[in-house]
Amino acid sequence: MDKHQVAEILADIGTLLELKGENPFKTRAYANAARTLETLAEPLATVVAENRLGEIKGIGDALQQKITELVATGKLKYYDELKASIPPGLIAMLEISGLGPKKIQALQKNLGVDSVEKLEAACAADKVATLAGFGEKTQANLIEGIARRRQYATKHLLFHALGAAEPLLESLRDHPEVIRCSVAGSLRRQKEIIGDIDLLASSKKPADVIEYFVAQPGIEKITARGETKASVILAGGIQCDLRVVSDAEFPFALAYFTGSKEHNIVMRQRAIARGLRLNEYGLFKSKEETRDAKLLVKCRTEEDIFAELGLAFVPPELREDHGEFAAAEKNALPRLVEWTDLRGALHNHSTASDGHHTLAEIAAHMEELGLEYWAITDHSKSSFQANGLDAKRLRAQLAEIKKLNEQFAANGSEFRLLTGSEVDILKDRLDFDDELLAELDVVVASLHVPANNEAENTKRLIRAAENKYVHMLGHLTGRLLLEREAYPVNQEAVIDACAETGTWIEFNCNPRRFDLDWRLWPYAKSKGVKCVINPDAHRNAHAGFLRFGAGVARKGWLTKADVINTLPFAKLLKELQRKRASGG
DNA sequence: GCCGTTTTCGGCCCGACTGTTTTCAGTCG
Repeated sequence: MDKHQVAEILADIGTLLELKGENPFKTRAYANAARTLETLAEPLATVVAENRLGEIKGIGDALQQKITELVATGKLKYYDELKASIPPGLIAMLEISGLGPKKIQALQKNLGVDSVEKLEAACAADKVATLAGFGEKTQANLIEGIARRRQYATKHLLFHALGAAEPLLESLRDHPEVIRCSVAGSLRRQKEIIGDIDLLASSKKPADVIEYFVAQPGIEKITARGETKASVILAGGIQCDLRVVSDAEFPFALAYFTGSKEHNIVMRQRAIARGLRLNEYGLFKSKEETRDAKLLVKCRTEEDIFAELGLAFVPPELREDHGEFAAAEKNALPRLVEWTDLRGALHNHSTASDGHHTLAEIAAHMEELGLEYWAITDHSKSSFQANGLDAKRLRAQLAEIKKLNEQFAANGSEFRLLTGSEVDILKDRLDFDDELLAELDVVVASLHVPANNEAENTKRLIRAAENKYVHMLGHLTGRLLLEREAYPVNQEAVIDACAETGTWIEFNCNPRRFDLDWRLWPYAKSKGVKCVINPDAHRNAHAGFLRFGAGVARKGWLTKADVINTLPFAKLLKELQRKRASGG
């Protein structure tokens, strides 16, 4: 069993214990251990074999035993028994807003409700409202929560959430009583999947701002509304929370609501270690929890707060408790890549395969955006569903690109299209022979028809990396966020092969992909593998994905130097030659 | 279940809001 499978089981145990009403710190211990394993930089089997599990923070005797049992046997008696003791329907009930472990337990014990369906029936029969601790209002909310869970996903893609948040933020900026405002939460941290939108504003008249906010267009329902906080559901089902604080409190609230939860816990602990107290209202010279302004350590910005706690400013994208504290203590945080560092892209499509714009339209648009280069990498012939090109059509495209580039040169423009292919990785070979690949500026190799077998997929990808004409591997796992799971593949092994062969790995920044996952980039980087941030554009508007791509790439600790398409054109051409010249 | 410059036991981040209560438990972030 690998670390991802073990982590999934530990996280599952955490949820099951929560449903049992176990000590919340115990459930958290399991959740933390799961998260720690996910980000382990080496194979779990090695750590277990060398008896080094105990060296990992947050893994004590009990977890060591359980992890060892899982790695060795692929099973865990404790887990099986725990699972058998809890009706599976309870886990789904936890997803209903307003229902937590305590209420679920009460429902099960008193009404025998152990599934969403039974809960719905109990509500319809008016039984829930009669329970102690429940009432008419709770019952109505549960009915609505069940309906909403059915109608809407509770998770949203980054670009959908950002699209919904930006108009609201603009409106808040316009309000005369708003002093500062910002997005916070997972959106500010550029998570690829967003649960809800968190907005924060500072004002001398919070109630006015709340009133203004809940009257904004596009709000379908107000679910909570107080003096300083409101929650609404936006069209499309995204929940959006606004908090309003005083301007003195703003930097503290911004840090607090940006999270992550794990990052915040460490921040508070650092404050406590210094005899201070940190909460969303301030950093206080106090051993006790307080809001006493006389004890406040004044901070104008988040930078000030980090400085007070002995840390360099941690960019929001890194606030996941994935090593940012150790680096910030030593002032060794990397300067992260910015989307304006990107000078072009190396994986894109045209009408020749399944894109929506012609070469001329694409070139004109990308030049207009101020980009320096744009590779056309249409599908190869085996991707017939995407109208993949055969050798003859591809060679005709090369001639057309050459002509367009001559026109740019004649007009004094430095913009260039690059020729290329997103060549299919077939069962036993690539879709084009080396002779044709050698004629292309850029070769992206992608697995579009994976096997249902990890070893087989891993082998195919490694073989593609070993081809000296393949510059990079495209969308490494094939996942579609919220739609389709990754195909089975040993990503670390593929990364190792790319490191050995000098093959780059794409960070596909189509917002449904964000593949290779940001959690794996620090590993790839440690091996010296370079990243290419590619929009995989099928329309000109998809050039905008580069912005999301850089945002999520920052979560992977990537710097400008780690990303190939930050290079100016002349240097890029040199890099494109490097692997071929070295013989692969 | 984990952990230790106050600690091998007793903490573990904590405030806002809702709904049910009539002073607070549960949920959420």
